[in-house]
Amino acid sequence: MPQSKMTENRAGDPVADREEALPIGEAPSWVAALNPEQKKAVAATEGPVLVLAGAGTGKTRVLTTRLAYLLQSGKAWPGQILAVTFTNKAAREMQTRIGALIGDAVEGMVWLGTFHAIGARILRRHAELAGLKSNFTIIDADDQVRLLKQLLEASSIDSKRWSAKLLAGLIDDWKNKALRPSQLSDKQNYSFAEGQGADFYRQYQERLKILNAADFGDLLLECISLFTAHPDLLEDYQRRFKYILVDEYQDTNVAQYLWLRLLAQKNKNICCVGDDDQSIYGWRGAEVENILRFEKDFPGAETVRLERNYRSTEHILGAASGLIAANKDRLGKTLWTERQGGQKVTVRGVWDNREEARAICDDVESYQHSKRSLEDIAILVRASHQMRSFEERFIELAIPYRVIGGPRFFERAEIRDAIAYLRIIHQPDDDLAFERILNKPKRGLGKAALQALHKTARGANIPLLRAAQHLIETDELSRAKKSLTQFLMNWQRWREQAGALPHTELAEMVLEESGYMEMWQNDKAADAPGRVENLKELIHSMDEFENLGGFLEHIQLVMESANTGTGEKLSLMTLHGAKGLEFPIVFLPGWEEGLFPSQKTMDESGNKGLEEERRLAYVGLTRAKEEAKISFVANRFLYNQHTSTIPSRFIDELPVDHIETEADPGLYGNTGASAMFEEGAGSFDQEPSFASSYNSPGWRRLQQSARRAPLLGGSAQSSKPEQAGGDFSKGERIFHQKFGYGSIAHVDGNKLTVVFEKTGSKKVMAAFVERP
DNA sequence: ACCCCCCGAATTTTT
DNA sequence: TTCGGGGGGT
Repeated sequence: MPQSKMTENRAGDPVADREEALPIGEAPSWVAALNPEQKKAVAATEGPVLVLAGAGTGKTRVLTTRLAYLLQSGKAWPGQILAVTFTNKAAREMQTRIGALIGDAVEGMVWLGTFHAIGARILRRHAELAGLKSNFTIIDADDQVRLLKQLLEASSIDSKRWSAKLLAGLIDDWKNKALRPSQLSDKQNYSFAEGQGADFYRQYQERLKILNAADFGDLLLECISLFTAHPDLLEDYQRRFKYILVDEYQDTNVAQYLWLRLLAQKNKNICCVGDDDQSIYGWRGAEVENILRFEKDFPGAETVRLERNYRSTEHILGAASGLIAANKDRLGKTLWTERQGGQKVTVRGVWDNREEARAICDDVESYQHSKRSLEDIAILVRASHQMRSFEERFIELAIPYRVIGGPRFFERAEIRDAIAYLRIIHQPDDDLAFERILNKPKRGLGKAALQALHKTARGANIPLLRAAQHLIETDELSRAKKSLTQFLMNWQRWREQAGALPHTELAEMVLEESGYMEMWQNDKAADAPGRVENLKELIHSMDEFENLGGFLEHIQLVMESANTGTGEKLSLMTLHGAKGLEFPIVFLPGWEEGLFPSQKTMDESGNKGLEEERRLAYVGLTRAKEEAKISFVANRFLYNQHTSTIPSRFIDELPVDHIETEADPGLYGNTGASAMFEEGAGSFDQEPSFASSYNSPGWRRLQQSARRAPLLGGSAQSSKPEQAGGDFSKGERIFHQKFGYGSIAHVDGNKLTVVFEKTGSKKVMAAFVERP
């Protein structure tokens, strides 16, 4: 953090103010309150603008102010602004905050929403041009996989080798890249079942049309097709959207990029806000390149950098900036803050994950004693399995906590079933919904009946429900006939009532009359009462919507969990889940090679993956306002397996000046720690040059703290790593706390390959073995 | 139609 | 270890 820059900026404020004066006569106070760069981002309304908004630089504020300014200055009507976000949460927040600035006029901002919500809206308006009806169903990943499974079953594909899930992932990828079946490369086509990728993709799309359904990718892709096939229609939207605003631009995928580019082509008033350093969704199709390329894509674009951070202390920012500097592919920003001093970022090594949870909870308790609210504290993990040891400890100590981003309400089986009932009423072609509930509760309509239905449906090329109507006229079904007739009569009645009855009452009626509610009420399983509650909650939640269609659109697009209860709680979540949030105190456990950065990511995406992991670390650190506490363990128990680990290379990348460790800071050096697992022979053979890593500062810290751990927590973990490494030789007999006696087969720096007497060959750190 | 056993996998997640 | 899916048996 260059000091000079801070002083310069502070001293320069008045000047900057004059220079950046808005071309508005009577700038409202909410514009005047912005800093110079923020003002620039608000005032540059014409032409393409890229706002590079670092973490904690007041991004949302700029976004909302810009929108309010466009409206307030009369440059656009609410209906002429397209404002897209990624999440519903972000859309909602923007809506509220603009409302606070401009009042009721925000109601007219009908084009504020997620990419998918807006895409769906456009697509419904012109559904027939895309071969759909306007009440088409939006299917989620679960339905998608079920549909693909059917397609695969109908073919002679080895479903073990080529799973529906795999195919669903590929199709998603392709759609994210805006590729149609005919546009797949050979390689892509061959990535599924020896060249049948495109074929299944095509079949899948055909099925969707028959089901009158679209998946999430289609919401954008079909729009793009629509726009390209009907230039008049595109022009209509281009004219309508005088100004376009995009949040989290670093998260856009190719399809979203193309969609935006089409819409922005005419007026070119597109403002994208984002931070390349916070791009953490590459694995689901986001292309950082979109933001890196902005100035090329939109010639004459103006770039505004927001670099003044209002969130974190100097040390937190310094640590984060130092870390992210190791990335090559970035536009580059230098965050600065006036908040000097504060605590350094701490780095702590402990023996294992239980010890880690214990140590962090000890800290949490002392914060509690010093009257800190639990609301101020968050623990951010890389992978959700890390949460377990924390939860166990929270429960032990009765620390109230909430898990953010846990299992979601609308993904529970009973909720999905209930929704399937409503879907089939709303949209009778929805075979997926029909199949889902046909035999729930059990009505003797099992495999055989379904097979007959499928046969008829396929023969006549009609949806299952219509097939059922035909089938009950014939004698093809024996036992099932009565039951199916009954079901269809119910359905008929519900459908008639759908027009007459309020949708909440309809839902209640359907769940009662179908016997679905009863099924759970009679269920003896421990979780059955909870499910009944959930169903009631579902009906209750429908109240907010105008009609069934509105409700279904909401739940299909806004799958979100009811937020958890009241009272002060500590937050536990993944790093991904923490994006956009901030907390005074942030714990960052699990900074170990293999876990963070994740081995899997690095294997799959190489250096690109590593950079994304590093950005994730950056996101984690920059969530903290006052204190950030990193930790790592020497032994992680996962899947009931013991794994020796070494500290994350990210720890070595933190600038010494901003961190505090148990080790002598003078030991700080150069080494990159590398992945090190004791299982299987594979892992290090592929990784050369380990020899230096036992000199790694992180490693020395680890040794120190591992030795100290029993003193700290009082949990004598019965281990005393003694040797620093290096001095073992091949053939020597050694003892390891966990694995017992063995002989050394290979020495690689401080890593030993040991053939244990009981467990066979493993790789272990030299520090954890002793001479007997 | 249901149940049980075996096998394999096991990040991140929005819409 | 725990979960889920698939296959096979009753």
